[in-house]
Amino acid sequence: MTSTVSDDFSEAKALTAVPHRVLSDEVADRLREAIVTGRFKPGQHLREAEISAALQVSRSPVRDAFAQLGHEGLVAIRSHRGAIVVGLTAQDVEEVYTLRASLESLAVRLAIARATPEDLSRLRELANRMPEAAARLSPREYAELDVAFHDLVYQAARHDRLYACWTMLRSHIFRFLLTRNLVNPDFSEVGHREHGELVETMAAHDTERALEMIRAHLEGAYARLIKGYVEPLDHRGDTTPHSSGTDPTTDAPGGGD
Amino acid sequence: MTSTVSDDFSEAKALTAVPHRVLSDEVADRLREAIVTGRFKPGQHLREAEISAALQVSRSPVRDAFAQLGHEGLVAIRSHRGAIVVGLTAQDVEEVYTLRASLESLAVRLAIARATPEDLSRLRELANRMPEAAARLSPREYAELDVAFHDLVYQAARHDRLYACWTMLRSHIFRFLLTRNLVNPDFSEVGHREHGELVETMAAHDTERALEMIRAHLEGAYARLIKGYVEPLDHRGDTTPHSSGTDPTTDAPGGGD
DNA sequence: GGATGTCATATTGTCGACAATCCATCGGCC
DNA sequence: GGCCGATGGATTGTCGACAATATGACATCC
Repeated sequence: MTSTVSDDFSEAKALTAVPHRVLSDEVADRLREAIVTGRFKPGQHLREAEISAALQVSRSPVRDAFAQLGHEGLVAIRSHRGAIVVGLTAQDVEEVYTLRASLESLAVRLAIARATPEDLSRLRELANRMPEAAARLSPREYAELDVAFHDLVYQAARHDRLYACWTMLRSHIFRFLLTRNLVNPDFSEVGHREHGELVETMAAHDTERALEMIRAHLEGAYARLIKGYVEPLDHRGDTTPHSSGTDPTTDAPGGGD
Repeated sequence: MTSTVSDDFSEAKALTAVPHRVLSDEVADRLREAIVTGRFKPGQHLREAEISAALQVSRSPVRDAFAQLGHEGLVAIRSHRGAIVVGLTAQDVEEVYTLRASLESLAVRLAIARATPEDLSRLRELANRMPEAAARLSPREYAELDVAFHDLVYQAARHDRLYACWTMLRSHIFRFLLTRNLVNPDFSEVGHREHGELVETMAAHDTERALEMIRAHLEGAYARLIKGYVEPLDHRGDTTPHSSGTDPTTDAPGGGD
């Protein structure tokens, strides 16, 4: 049954499964990197043939990669019209952060109940490495540590569907952080201090306080993000076609009913 | 926002975009139908060649359909090992409902602020049609109306990413409702009454009360679901590989939240 | 001059074949 | 007899070619 594996490998529990990477995953990584770093600009049309020629692979993995990115919300896929890099409008930022506030509250609540000592020590380690990254003035590393910390909180919640929702937000958060840190690299902020405090509050099983902390943390991050935020690209207002029009099936994943 | 388009087509706003359906959408519909109605059992391995032969299409649209269903959480896709119909374990039900409670609270809050009169009237219509379906003793129609009502609440929230999260839950909810209604068709419940009351509370902009109502509504639905719930298939519990990793000593989520 | 119908082009959707990978079975070895 | 490595069959991942569709330009008509 299910317990047969865990019985025999109880001491190997710390091991994490090696991800089976296929070509489409690799392609998705390259594309994601190009989008979050801004090499692919919002509104840009990604052509399957172009990408497949540049990466020297067939169109199939490129197509699958587009589906993954569409799923993460980095590109909008419309039937017979391909993938378009989505924008960074103020509404997008607001959507991401309002949703994130809801999701991460649940994540913190669950993580307090379910996090293992290993989870907590890894969270502490990530929180401790942020000041180093700040000292090195590395916006990239700083953003990666920030996202990795929150990712671990979601993982500690042991809730696969919640984690899947977070996956749809994570790339956006990373893009926001990277964009902001590159434009205005203010590393002297309180972000990483709040991380450390949050871990200890979670470790102390103080749910009420932890929820208030994560709420304040995200609100602060949101405020820092929109402060002095200029639309990176507003000369074409149709970059977010789903904003005004009643078009609930932008990427048409559900389709149903 | 982007009101440029709506200026010229103000009278055409009532029109809804025609969905561009391709083969993979059709295939996904057939497969989804087979899964939610139980014709495809949990744990069953869906082979691309088999499906493509049965539906007389190529493997490509079947493959895309698998990706869609995997995205919705109806099947688990593992690299080089194909798609497996996911289970209906008690933990799955708990995951869906804890996440749903978070998402739908946000949806109701936003919908109160953003719902148009047309949204509200459509919600009223759906709520009113549920007693008719109950009178007809149609479990299928009853479940469809239930899901359609909540779907409209999410649409009224005007939050694309929130709606995308709901998409990952919707098929599960429908499957739960259908399974339960077919096994125990208790139509004399309070579900549809609560729908009507929720609409009016939302129309009155009473956010606090509406949030409490949706919380109670979902909690009641969850309780009705797990009451007398028998695991339809628990001889292979490895359908959720992430779950059994830790001890289930503290599987109660936030306690009495 | 503006709107409408037609057509060419570019791009995506679908197909069948080949290659890579996984799983089960079998055989050899200690 | 049980454990380990090799082999075969089945299944998915990738590829290149063809078909279907949306888009934009052009010509035509009012």
